[in-house]
Amino acid sequence: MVGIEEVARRAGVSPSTVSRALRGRSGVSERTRQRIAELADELDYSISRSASGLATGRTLCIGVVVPFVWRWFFGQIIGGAEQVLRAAGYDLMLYTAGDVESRERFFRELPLRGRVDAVLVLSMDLTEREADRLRGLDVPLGLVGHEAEGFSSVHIDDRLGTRLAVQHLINLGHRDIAMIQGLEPKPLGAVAPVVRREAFLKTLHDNGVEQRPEWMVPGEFSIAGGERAMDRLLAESHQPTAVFAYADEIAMGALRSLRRHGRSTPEDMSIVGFDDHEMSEYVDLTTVAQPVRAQGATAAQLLIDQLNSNSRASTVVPIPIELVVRGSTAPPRRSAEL
Amino acid sequence: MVGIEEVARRAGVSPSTVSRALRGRSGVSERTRQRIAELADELDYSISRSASGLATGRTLCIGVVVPFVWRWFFGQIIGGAEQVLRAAGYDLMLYTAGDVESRERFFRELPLRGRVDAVLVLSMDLTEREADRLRGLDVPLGLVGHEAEGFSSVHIDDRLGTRLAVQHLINLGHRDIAMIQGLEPKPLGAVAPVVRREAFLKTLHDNGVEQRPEWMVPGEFSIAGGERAMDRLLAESHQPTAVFAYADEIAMGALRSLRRHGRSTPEDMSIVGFDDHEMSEYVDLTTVAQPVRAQGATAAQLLIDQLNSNSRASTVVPIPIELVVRGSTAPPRRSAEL
DNA sequence: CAGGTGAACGCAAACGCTTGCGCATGAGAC
DNA sequence: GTCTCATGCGCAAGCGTTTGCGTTCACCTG
Repeated sequence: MVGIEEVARRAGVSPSTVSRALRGRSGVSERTRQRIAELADELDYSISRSASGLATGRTLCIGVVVPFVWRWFFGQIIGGAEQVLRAAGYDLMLYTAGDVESRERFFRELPLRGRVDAVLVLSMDLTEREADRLRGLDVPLGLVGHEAEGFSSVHIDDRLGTRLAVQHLINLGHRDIAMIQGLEPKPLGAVAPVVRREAFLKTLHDNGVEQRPEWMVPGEFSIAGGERAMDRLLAESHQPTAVFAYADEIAMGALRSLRRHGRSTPEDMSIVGFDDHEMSEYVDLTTVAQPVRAQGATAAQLLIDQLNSNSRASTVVPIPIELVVRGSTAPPRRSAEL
Repeated sequence: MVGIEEVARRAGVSPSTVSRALRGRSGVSERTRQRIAELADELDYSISRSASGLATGRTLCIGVVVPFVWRWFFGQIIGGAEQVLRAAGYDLMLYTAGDVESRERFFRELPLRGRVDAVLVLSMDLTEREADRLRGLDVPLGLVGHEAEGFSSVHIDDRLGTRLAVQHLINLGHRDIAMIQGLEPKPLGAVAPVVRREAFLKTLHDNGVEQRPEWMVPGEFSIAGGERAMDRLLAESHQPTAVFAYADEIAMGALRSLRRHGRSTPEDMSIVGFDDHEMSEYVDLTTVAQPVRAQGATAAQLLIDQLNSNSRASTVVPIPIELVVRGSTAPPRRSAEL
């Protein structure tokens, strides 16, 4: 493993000069810089990040914290962030804190302390204590999904998205509308579930549509969860004509339950999802589309900007969303019968 | 940011002792070790990874290289690896090298050089040059998907999996069988596509089933790719009664194309996929199931073992797979007519 | 009680890079 | 020809840990 000293010796200069040359600092003639660059390349020299990090106090590494890697949503968002970070010369350190235990451990031990120049938190609802732990790291912080003091944040307008979806159903003539929420598992709950729930109820209310408590089913964040939730709805004596699902994956589970029960979509029941999952077009699901990759990329960019400008300022960027109408929604049968 | 020196001063000992105490080395009395541990905790001390890394030559960090983060398959496999690595005290540095350019750059610059204690490559077919670059890092190497000299590897028997799928179709009575391959995009191609292709042809041959070149359609690795591929098949004058798709995502695209063309599955055409994607049960797809998360976890474990035992030995673990028969396959209509 | 032994700890030299400061050297100003 | 000044570079002091080796001291053995 060739070090900076070796390069310096071969180039007939001091290590200082090699360092300056390679980092593009001033104080080196263009000629020697060239020579050193070529030599370094030839010797396959690569700087020791540990040593450099120790000397400069910067690791060129950014910590990304996600609840799961294996959900479509997070894969997308990590992908978006990765691309931007890499382009800016940063490496990406991945931390998952999905279940209660790992999450607690993460915030207790903060394994990224002293390892990263900034932290990007993806779609996790941070408790005040958790946010504080991160602020204590004294590095730029980014957040996707909602806002928090001291974090550069990127998020969509969940209220608006929900309104778009529900209003769409109401406009189609639906009056009996249920919602499958995405509240569980509990302690990982993001803010969005609450916001969407409230926006759902408010939209119904604003339109003078009656709401029934038994039509607000919990539902975990998964296909299976959506399926179970719809099962429960179908077990009710009085059933809705439309369902707003917290997320596309939940909606797909619901669709599946419907099919299993011999109900057809959208004739027997309309379904709207949220996210515009890769598969949603495939299953012909009406949904609220949000640019997931772009959010990861934007959040990463905000962090990079913060690192470059050394600004502490925390910015918020609103992200555009839109309703994508597909085949899973239609007027309720009754209205056709009128 | 409190350093080791501060802790030492407060504890009334030397930095050496603090270091030894915290790393669990011998030569410290249990009493002082306790005291130091408590003090460190109290002061919220956390070791500088850069400094420690510089002094020990170990980073406690493992590089994970994937072509994409946003594919279900890779999310799963990363998740599996992450859990094991974290448990062993390692952090995970994520590198994506999906397109030609980023891949080339990755292997040229090797940004992980000197940053990681080991490298785990997930489902990428490495060229000999690329494998050599990695070997040059002189750290334990792991590989998921196939085998390579110098790598601890974990993979399924692609030949067997393919045979299971195709034999299933043949047993059902199919004689006109097409394959949608997963060959593109080209330069990222894993070995698996080639192996499965060959196994497909061999199984047909072994069963005395005729193969038609026009029924070997390329198909990129995506839903859209599968859809286009099936479109192409349906444009043929003579059409197959069954299709083996390289992956479930491709199969789903195919299913979609069929539906769009008004063909029903499995009556008009049987489909078998590969992977057992999260959604496959939902779309009722017959497929070859492989334990994806487990492969990531196992590969990670192999690396950890290698790091701990300092053994250079490279191990191979065969992973169990099985055919999961669902509703997308049935005897061909003709055989019902006989 | 001398000598030996081992446990517990401190000293100081790495680890490989960065950077403030100082020293030449040559160009230009007067 | 002296003085000034910018340019290009080397010196050496860090950065925060780790660890081999040496020291101290209490305790045990004969």
